[in-house]
Order: sequence, then C-alpha cells, then structure tokens
Amino acid sequence: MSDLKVYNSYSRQKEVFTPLTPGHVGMYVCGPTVSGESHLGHARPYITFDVICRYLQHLGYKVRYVRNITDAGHFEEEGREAEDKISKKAVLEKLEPMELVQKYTNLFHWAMDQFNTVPPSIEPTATGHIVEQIEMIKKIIEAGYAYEVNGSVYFDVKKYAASHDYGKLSGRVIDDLLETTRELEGQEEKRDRSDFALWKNAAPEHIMRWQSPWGVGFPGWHIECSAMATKYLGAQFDIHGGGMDLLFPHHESEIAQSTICNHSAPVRYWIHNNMITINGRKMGKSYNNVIKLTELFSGNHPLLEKAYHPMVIRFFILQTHYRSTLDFSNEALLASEKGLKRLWEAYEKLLAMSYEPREENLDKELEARCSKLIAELDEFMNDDFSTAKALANIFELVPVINSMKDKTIPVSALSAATFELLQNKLKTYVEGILGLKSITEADNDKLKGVMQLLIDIRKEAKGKKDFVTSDKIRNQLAQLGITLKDEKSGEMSWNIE
RNA sequence: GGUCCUGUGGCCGAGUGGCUAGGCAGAGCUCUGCAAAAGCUCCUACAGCGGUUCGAAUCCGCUCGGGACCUCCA
Repeated sequence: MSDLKVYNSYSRQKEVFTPLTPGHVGMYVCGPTVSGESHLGHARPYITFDVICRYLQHLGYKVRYVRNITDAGHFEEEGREAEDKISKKAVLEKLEPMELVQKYTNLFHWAMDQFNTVPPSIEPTATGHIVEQIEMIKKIIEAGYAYEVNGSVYFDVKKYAASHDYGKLSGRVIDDLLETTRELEGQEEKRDRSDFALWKNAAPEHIMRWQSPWGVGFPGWHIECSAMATKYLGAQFDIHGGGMDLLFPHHESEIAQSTICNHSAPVRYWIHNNMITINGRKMGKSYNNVIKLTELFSGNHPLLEKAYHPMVIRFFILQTHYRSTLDFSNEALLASEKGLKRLWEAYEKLLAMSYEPREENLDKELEARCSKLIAELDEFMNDDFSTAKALANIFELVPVINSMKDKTIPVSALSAATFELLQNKLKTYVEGILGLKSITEADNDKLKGVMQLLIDIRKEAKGKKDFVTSDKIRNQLAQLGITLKDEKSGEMSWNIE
C-alpha cells in the first residue's frame, strides 16, 4: 500500500506522513469558542478532522486527539475598544459567564454527537489552564521575547522575526507587518503593531479575570492553544489542524510562542480546512450569513426548504476535498440527501447479502473492476484524505450491489474473496472511516416485527391478486411516512422518512 | 493596497498533460398489477485570448470574473 501523504500548510506541499513516535500520532485541533451557537461553517473542521482521526486509527496509529474549548473570552485586539465577547454576552443574557459557557459547550457536544464524530481524547478548556498559560508567558518573558506594559504582556514580534521566520506559515512578509502606515487606536502600549498580547490587563468591569504576576487580567487568545498542546502533546507533536482563517494571526503566533518557550518548532504537519461559503462568500458572523446547526437540523431558516439530517450535512462536507471551498445551497443539500439515501440503502443491502459460490458465473471483468474500485479507496485516502474520490468509487459500486440484490447479476459473478472484501471494505469505509450512519430510525425491534407482519399480509394479498388490500397497506403506511418498496426479487423493503 | 487561492456540463463537485470522476436534476428504455425503487442508455464541460507541447481542463503569460487572509473568525 502507498504511504499516507498529507498537505502541509507550512511547506505548501504534500509530504509523506511520518509520526514522531512510531505507531502514535499527536493531533491538536482548534476547538470552538463557546460564546454562541455553532453554525454550518464550524461543522467543517470537526467533521474533517474526525475523518482524519478515524483514518489514522484505521492505519493502525494510536491517536491522541486534543481539541480545546475556548471558554475564556478574547478581547478584540486592535482598532476597537477592548471587549470580552463572553462577558458581554453574559450580561445581555443575565447569565454567569461559566453558565453561558456551559450552555454552549453542551450544545456543541450535542451537535458533534449528531454528526457522529468521535470525541477527542482530551478536551481541555482555556479557563482550566490559566496556570499553564501564565507559566508559559513567564518563560517567554525570561527568554526576552515578551515585555510587560501596564499589567499586560506582549510578544515581541520584531525581535523574534530577526532570528526566526515569522510569517512563513501564513505567507506574510514581516516587513509589511512591521512597517504599517495605518494609524490604529488602542495599541499605544505595544512597541510594534505586529506584537500580540499574551496577557491582558482586565478593566474593572471585565468579569472573567485571574490573578497573575502582572496583576488581574486574562490570557491572550493564542497562548491557550500553545499551552494546552504543549501540556498534552509535548513540545513537538505531529498534526495541528484548524480552519484556514486561523493561519494568521493565530497559528503564526502559536508557532512563535511555542518556539521560544520550548526551543523547537511545535508542529510537524499543519493541516487546514477551507471555508464553507454561501453564494460564494465565506459563512461568518461578520457577514451575517450564518446558518446555525440547530436551524439546519430543524429546517427553520429562510434559505432552507426543509430540515436536514446531521448525516446529510456530514455527507455533504465529505463529498468535497477538505482544502476546497464548499458552496452551500438548499439545492446542494437536497442532492446530498438523495445521494446519501441511495448509498445507504445499497450499503445495507450489501451487508444483508450472503454469498453462494457458483464457479460458472464468475465474471472476470466485473471482478477486476470491483477489485480496482475497492483497492483505490485506500489510495485516495492516502492522497491527502480524498474523501470525495473515495465516495465516488463507492457510488460506482452501488449499481453492482443493487443488481446483485435484484439478481440481475449473480452474487457469484464475484469470487468469494472479492465479495467478502467488498462487504468488509465498505463496512470499514462507510461506517468506520467516513463515519456515516443510517438517517432513518428503524432500530426498534417491535416496529420491525410489526412491519414484517404487514409485509407478510401484503404478500399474501398480492398472491391472491387482492390489490385492494395490498394497496391499502402500502398507501396507509405512506401516509405515516413509511415507504414500502417491492423489490424485483419478490421481497419488500421499507424505510421511514 | 499587500499576500495568496480560484473560475469545470442545468446545479454541487473530483481531476495526476494523453485513457469522457462521482452525486443531483433532465430525457428515453427495461423491469412491474399499480406505485416507488432499481438497472441500462443519453446529456462528453473545463472563463476568454495567446504560448509551450506530438498532445493542455491540467504548464506559462495576459485579460476578465469570484473569493480568502492582512481585525474576531472554523
């Protein structure tokens, strides 16, 4: 099998993935800021890195997946009056800051569960790691790369840039960052415009505040990820992920802080997912074009014709490569919904099928085609996690599976080995790696029993050409949202809308 | 303004210089008591203009369009 290659944002090319410690992978993904509800755009990184995590596990790696919860409010750094998103919202909603944070954390966890994402191995919170952040800031000050002004601490970018390539990750030219012509307010404390805060002095009305060597304040945004990643994954770790919009300044700053503190570049492979757009424009609060996950699941949004199952969203996201933008529309979601249903029904049929060997039926051409389609799944995933191509191959197998079910192609057209491989590999991919699951709720034994009874009665009626009875059963079930389908083999299948 | 990405059939989207990805929609056919599925077939596109090449959606240049980051942002 080919090696796993990943696109490293830092080198801007695909590289063969080699973990620091054989057999183990340390992966850090920037988690949500729990000051509000998650929207569709937020779903992309968590689903993308979920699949990456699942695939790494499939390859046999033991993965430590760390994803933080940002629950300590950031301040708007420049150009605006300092304010704390979380504490501001808390006042509006008359909630304790931690109460608010808990509410949105719970909601986030619920949504992640709906998406069938594997929970991270460690989910550290920023507020739970204030001590670690302070310690890290102290080290940076000791090393001479940060300075204190009026109870705030800033990272000295100019000094750092003199001996390190600040800006490489995000493709920034350091001189452009340093020599700005723009006059900005609220940054007179900084020695240079490009410096960023490690610790910020808290104004009296600021609710979230902690004691530090520099007075009462709160941590800068970037330091939490550096501190928590270092604590749980070490000074150097394999993968750091997040949205492309975090490249600058967040990840660039993380590199600088960690490099000074730990004397080595922190991350070996930087992986960034692209944005979800809506009418070609990034979905984001500042554009006023977000669709919250709860709105998506309920269909309660002007742009949505109906509610969409979380699995449809997951499938929709996996149909494109994670580094491409993905344009949202109701139409695109409808297409995904139909596609997923077709795929899932074929998948379930395949798992229910059993093999009957008959050598004279062997179709070498079909055998070769199926083997190739199956083998390519790993090739595609190894090529920078190409879920879109893997899904395309699975879709090419769907007509083969359906034909077998309809007996227009005998199951024994494939060799026993290939048929078994098809079953096992699809199970691994559809459920294990792509993390899809059924979008209908029929996992109820009593309901299944009742349905079987109705199917038996309908079969009897059809046998007697009593179409009044057979149609009554089918039509009334349809009114309840249960679709009954006669299959070519004489069997009947059903599903709930 | 600076840096970078991008422009694929009705829609969404893969695409490694040569072998029509795939999904959805549409059309026709087959199967079928009817229906719904399903199967088969068709729709063979790469913003425009040049260039490199035996050969370009894919490489280069220009033009036009769209977007991201440079401030919080997944």
